[in-house]
Amino acid sequence: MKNITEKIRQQIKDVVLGSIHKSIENEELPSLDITDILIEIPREKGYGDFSTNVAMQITKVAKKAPRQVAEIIIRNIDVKDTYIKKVTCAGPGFINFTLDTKYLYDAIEIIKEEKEQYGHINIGNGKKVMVEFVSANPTGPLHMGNARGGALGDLIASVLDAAGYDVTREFLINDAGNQIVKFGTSLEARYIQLIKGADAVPFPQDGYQGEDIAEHMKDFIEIHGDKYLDVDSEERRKVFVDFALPRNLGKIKEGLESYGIHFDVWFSEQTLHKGNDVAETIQLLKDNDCTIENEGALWLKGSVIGSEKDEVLVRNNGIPTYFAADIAYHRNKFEKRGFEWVINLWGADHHGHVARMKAAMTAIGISPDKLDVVLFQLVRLYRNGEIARMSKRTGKSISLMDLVDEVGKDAVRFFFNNKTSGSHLDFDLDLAVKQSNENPVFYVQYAHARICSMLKLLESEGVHVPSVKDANLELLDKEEEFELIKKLSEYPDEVRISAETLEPSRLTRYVLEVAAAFHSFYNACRVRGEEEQLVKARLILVDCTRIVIKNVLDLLSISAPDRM
RNA sequence: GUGCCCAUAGCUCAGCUGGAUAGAGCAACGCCCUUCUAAGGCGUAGGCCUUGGGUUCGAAUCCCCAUGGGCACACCA
Repeated sequence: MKNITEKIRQQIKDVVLGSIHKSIENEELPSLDITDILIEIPREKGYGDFSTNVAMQITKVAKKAPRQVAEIIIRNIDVKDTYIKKVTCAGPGFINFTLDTKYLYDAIEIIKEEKEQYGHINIGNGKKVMVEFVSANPTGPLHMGNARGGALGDLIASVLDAAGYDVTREFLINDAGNQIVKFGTSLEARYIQLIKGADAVPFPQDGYQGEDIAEHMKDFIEIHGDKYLDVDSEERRKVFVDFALPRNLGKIKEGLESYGIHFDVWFSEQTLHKGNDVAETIQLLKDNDCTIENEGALWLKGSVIGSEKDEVLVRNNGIPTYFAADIAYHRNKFEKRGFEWVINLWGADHHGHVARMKAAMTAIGISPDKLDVVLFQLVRLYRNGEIARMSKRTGKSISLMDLVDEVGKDAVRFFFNNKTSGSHLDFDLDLAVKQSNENPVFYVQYAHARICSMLKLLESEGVHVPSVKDANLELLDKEEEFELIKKLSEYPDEVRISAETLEPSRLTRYVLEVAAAFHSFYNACRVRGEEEQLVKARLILVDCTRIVIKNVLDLLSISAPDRM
């Protein structure tokens, strides 16, 4: 649970704040109030290892030019007992810090010590958080939206877990409401058509056209025959749904498992209706004077949700809307199950629902700050430079399973997490299957395989990765070695930022950088055949690289092959 | 019509709560395998950060306007 970058940041903060206070005492700076400062890693190596812009930020209250402020801070700074070796003033007033390379050797020790735990931090303090994602419509197969939401949601959950939260992954089964009714009428129509011919009954206009509907009924007929032809419509639709829905769910579960996603909870929407959740929530809204009756329906007042329009909660046929159920669902998450933080992943087409949902939460007395909705843009697939809609294999619209079959789980998970959730994602099917340097997944996996085969070869010659205390890490002093260690040392910080921003796509980019730093190192520095002490030190570095790449890929649920 | 998101190299994208000369990868071009995996490395070239205003010591980043894309506005979920 050690984070060297965090430690250094703290050191810099302490010495800078100390210096500012001292400068105030000296009356070199006027009295001013400052508690936190920004520490960043400069892009340019020439600017040192870390830098702060604090001098420019307090320039106004200090009533001095930024460079002048910076010089005062530097003059009064005390870097005793820190990693800081050199402090300089540069540019418009940046204060740059150059560190003793000892911090890099300490970083290596931490990696070797924590191994597969390296990168786990504790900013969550065991806080109970639910990540609800995919929650696909169970009336059909998983589509591209589910695929992206799945990859993203699972990674967010993994990151939060690594950041010290108590994470629950949840899938909401939408097994209530209109889409189930439509599912039933669609199944019913196909059932009759299959037995009595395509013209026997018209297919419902808004029904599900997919062939899977007919396939369910073909299988059903094989087992039960035509005995449901004479059964009451409502009753047999229920039978059909009860037959087909579990089959779909089974396929969804299977598909998600092969995609590397495992849910802790499969939550049935029906239980909200069957239990008291929906009724209680509606009553609560009524009690809070948030509702109004009109045209035989019950509405949530627009004023409550900051809208000009009221929203229907209970239809004039007495059936609650999805919105009502969703409010109840969120009340259930927080109040009945005690989650302190909930993250929902929704396709961008649901963005209009976010403000409504948060406002509704306020209306039932739950702070909307406890809910985060991560919206992700939808996906377009490309093949041969054109938008691809159909699966090569099945000829039907491309499902998650088709995608995984065509390009493999690793590529899919990598590609979907390589871009920020807010950006539209064009998925290049040709690129994803290419086993070449054009394909970033293979670049990373290759680095890992290269390391493993290297370690294996040396091992076969009796050279093993030593423990840190048996090696002299200070022999690692080449530029490429420093760059690699620096990259490795940043990993806990990457996890922290990913967790704080709920934007973990930076991790795929990070692991690419690690791989690149390793490949550079590999070309510049040999291990095998070097002098014994140097071999030891470099072996440790190589092993640390292996650990970090493996840890990131594990988080991403992408395999880290030993050889390729 | 109202609202939300997006616009950065030829292509796909980064750019953290405003900061130093705007960064990667791919594609292009030129080098590097008698030595641990060349699925690799090193280098070159490539930019009016969509237009126009504003705030600031300082803007790709914040605000407004325009343009061009995507999406949402149901007694659907």
